Amino acid sequence: MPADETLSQYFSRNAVVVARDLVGSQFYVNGVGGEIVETEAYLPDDPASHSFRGRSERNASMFGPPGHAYIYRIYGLHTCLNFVCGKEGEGSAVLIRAIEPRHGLARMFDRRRGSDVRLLCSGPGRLAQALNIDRGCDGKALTDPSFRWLEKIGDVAIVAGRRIGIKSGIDNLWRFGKAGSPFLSRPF
DNA sequence: CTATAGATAATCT
DNA sequence: GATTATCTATAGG
Repeated sequence: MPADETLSQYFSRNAVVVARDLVGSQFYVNGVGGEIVETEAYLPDDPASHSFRGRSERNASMFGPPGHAYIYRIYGLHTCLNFVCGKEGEGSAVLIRAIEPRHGLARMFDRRRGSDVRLLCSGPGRLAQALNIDRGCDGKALTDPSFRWLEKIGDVAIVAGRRIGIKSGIDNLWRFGKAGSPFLSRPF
């Protein structure tokens, strides 16, 4: 089976399942990145999801094929990275909230100006800045040459909790993290 | 620890 | 036209 088909199948599962599974996998943009340690799932029937009110210009790629990036600007100044999940047209995605830096540390420090290592990728906006992700990457497939995504190898202890920064759907424990990681955006 | 400024696009009234 | 939004940095207690 071709590699990109495996990837497509991986992401076509339910977003909550994928979000949990993504913790421990690795993601790089032009060689810069590391291990994903924190994610959140967003579903179409979830009032906190951008897709809840249907398709729009902004969230169009969230309704695109799974295994693609959905990138948007929030609060006017921060960029967030999501991976589209579920079936094409459904409107599910996983927000990548934190990465443990592994490669390209020098470039991350450059882009983020003298931060602590722990603060390089500990938060959706920080991670996007450190990996140099912008709206130009919106809708790109994860098989794009500029990206590299490596499935988790072995087992990782996962913790779950409430998602951050939302006002509805707060009873769903759809935030997932690597247990004990010092690179989480916030403790669970 | 809490409070709040910061800049912009989508959504609401 | 006003408000909100999957947030971060920084100032103050």
